[in-house]
Amino acid sequence: MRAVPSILHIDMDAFFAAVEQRHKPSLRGKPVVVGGVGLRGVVSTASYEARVYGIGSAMPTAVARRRCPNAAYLFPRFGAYHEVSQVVMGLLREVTPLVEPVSLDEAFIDLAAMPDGGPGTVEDVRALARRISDQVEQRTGLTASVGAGTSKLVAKVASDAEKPHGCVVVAGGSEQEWLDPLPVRKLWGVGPATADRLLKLGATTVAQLRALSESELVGLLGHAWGGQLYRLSRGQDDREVSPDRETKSVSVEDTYPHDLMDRPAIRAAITELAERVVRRLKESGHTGRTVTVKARGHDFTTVTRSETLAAPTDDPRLLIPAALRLVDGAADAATGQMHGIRLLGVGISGLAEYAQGDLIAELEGLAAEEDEADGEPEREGEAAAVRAQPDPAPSAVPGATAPSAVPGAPSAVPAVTLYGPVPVASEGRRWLAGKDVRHAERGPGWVQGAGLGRVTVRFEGPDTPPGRIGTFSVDDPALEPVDSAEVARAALPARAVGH
DNA sequence: TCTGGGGTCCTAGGACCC
DNA sequence: TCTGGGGTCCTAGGACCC
Repeated sequence: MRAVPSILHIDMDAFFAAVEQRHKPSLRGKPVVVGGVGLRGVVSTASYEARVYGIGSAMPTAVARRRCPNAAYLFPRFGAYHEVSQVVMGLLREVTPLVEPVSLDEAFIDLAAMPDGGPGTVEDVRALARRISDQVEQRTGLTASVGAGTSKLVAKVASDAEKPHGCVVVAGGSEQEWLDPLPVRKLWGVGPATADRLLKLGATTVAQLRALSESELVGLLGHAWGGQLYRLSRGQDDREVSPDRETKSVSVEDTYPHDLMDRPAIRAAITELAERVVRRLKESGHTGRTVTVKARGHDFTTVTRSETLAAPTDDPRLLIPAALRLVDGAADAATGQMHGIRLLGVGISGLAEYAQGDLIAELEGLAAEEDEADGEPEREGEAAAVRAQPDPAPSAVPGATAPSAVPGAPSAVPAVTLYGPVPVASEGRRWLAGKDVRHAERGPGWVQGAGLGRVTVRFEGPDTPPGRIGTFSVDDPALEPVDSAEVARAALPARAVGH
């Protein structure tokens, strides 16, 4: 545990509303509410003038309008918020290289990572925190609240303590004393459900929470969270400020102003959402393996259904059908087969950096279809047959053979490119995926073969147990047969790749 | 009052493998 | 021959945050 409170949390005050007020002087000093303005909208941010009327985040806009009809109700302009956010984050990066943005309006920074080692005393920290706060105001015209502590938890709670425009520094050694009188709800991660459970054990303040034993908390809240809260209530928090956290999932969802009442409307909506999420996935430079569909019924019953593909992909021709396979079951479960759907969503997780693995996912996806079609049982150690489909353009795969590049192939004729070491069928059931596929990147086992007609590739991958050989075939009667021997020969040395 | 949209992390059970 | 335990993956749901 560090002695100097060198972790800072910077939190912009009523950020979205403040940006709007800066943008439009006529809104200054007036109640401003930013959020969904439609029938089913909720408040994202209320200006301090609006909070006086009891308006707060996550409140239905309809309620807010009743409480303060004269406020300005504005739809969020994320582009504008993003720009201001960049200015703030840039400023913080001038102070220290260790900046962890939490959201558009919030970040942790670690002063101990400053080139000169950072401030050595509480007073130095206080002076620097004030200077940062002043600079934010100068450069953006907006105010921020700053908290400083020896841990993320304390810094976060401190920034919230004197909002707006607060600056609270909690000296090393005084954390526990400072936290004790606070309601448990102030601790980061304690929401309504946890607070309720703690209340049953008689704990409403941090001091009372601290009187509980670790085993009591674990019994109440589960292993991870119980233990964590036991330590947090003592000001013990060794989480680092980490600048580049990986994205774990991408998702898109819509609440519809009027419930969707029939299957065609639901399927059309899910297709549109899936297209959007794939676009976002590609923009982020990722591929993903698991598709999740979310549905919420008229009575707010919310369910998810998910499916994991064999390998990460960003191909809409695999992802959209996956979403469509899931949506009927999800919608039925959310509505009890009656009434409408108020929300639909599509998410993709199991992300990987974009790699050529998506092509293999494509092949696997097609294999799954043929499985259903012919019902042919797979033999031990043998992969599913793969049927080429119209238009499987390999697109941006590095080194992929585009359909048009296959000599003599009509443009509508599919070409299939196999990369090696091609994932090996696991017990004949499915392709090894994800991490295994990454072994396929370049190297002596790299296989590329374009197949027209029936192409059967026998191969062994780096992880193939002795004696297990996968078989891969592409079958389309409309195509000319090609010699598969070359592909097969190229595939076999793949065995050496993994050593 | 009637509940957004984007995320993260955790739990628990079942399948499967060794 | 019968039974066991641990690890990993997948799915579904829930709590929480901004």
